[in-house]
Amino acid sequence: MSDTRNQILDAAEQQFADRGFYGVSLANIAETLGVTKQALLHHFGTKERLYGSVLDRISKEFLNALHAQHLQTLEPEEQFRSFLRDLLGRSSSDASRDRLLVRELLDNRERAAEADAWYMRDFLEALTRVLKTCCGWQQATDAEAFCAVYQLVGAASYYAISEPTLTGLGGEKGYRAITRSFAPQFELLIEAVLKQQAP
Amino acid sequence: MSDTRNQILDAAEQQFADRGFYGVSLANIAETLGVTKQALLHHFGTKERLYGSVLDRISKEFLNALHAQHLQTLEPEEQFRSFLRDLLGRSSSDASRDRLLVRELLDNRERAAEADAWYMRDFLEALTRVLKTCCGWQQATDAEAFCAVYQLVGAASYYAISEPTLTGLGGEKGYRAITRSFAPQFELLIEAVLKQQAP
DNA sequence: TCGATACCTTACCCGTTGGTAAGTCGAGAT
DNA sequence: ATCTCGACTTACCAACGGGTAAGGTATCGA
Repeated sequence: MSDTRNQILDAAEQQFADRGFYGVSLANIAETLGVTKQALLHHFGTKERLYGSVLDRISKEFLNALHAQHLQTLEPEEQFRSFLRDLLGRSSSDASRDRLLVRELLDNRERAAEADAWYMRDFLEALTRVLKTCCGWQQATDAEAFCAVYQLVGAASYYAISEPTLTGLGGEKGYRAITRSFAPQFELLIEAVLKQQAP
Repeated sequence: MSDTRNQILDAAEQQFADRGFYGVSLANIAETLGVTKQALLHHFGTKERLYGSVLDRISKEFLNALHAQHLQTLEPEEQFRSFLRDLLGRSSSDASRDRLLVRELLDNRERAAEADAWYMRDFLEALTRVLKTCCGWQQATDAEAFCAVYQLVGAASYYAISEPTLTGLGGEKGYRAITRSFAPQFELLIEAVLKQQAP
């Protein structure tokens, strides 16, 4: 992987997360990198493909995180727990990825015709497979397990993208209050799913 | 309220929900109405103000729904329950409002500097006040109650905007599976909040 | 040394963008 | 009958959008 290529993806990811696909121009991204927009077009061909590459990279990073060495040695339950804990941690410290993810969720229904499949599919299905090897979930249908996974990942994302609004509405004090209450609540949600109480 | 004015707001709301602020052009909205874009500019001055007017109208509709006659006669607990149930019902049947709401949540951090306050503030605070009159919540801080309200409303929104993706990923069967499981789960969430188990 | 290839630039194109200026047109009031 | 005002329209604009064409330059294998 080229160095500039990754730098372009970094800048693009940040800006797409902040302003959405239509809110960002190629010239805008290029400017922050000190290159011309044709450098981007050289690497990615079109704006759509650049956007797709950003999503691809994120998808792969999610999959890599799930297949990370330190998780593979664990029991499925603990693997599931540990991964989602990490996920929430990453979302809290840097919400830009979640903003992009949710934007894509919104835009997907327009772009769905063009794209063959949703870019998060592989990751979500992999996590679903982990859940289905957990005790108490072997009998569940794929759809049930998928729903549970989707809702957990969604809860973390929604929490992450709410930070600026909650800070703006409740002040820092209000935001800290929700932060304190959300992490343990998320743990409860995970446990509820693992104990098959939720679906 | 003029008739065309409301028609413009209708079309704008739909399109902003579908493609976001930057994804929609004034000419685009005008075309669907069979007028020129200058008609929109005549009524609203700028694109930003048109967008703001759309949000204002939604905010007022939320407040009206909360202050509806049939809710006022109920006990606070049942009022809270009943309103959120209705909210989920409206979100399920027409998700466009929720898409706009979530988009605004994402864009808000950029627009926050310009807008004096978030457009959903009044509504969320009104609902928070209802919760605070419920048994078991009188002692809670404003922030705690607000967080609980925010998470409930957020859960309904996130569910609503997920429909196309879930249908795309799991097929109609998968989507129906989550639909069946979500409504009762949402009820449990409401009850958990009312019983002060959650925060 | 030569050619090819990857990487990037300058120059240019044209449709679209939000917005302005200046009218048109009909209804109501005086 | 005229004046006014709100609700539009046509005509226009400068800036910006993504994208193309063509050229320069460094690297590298033959």
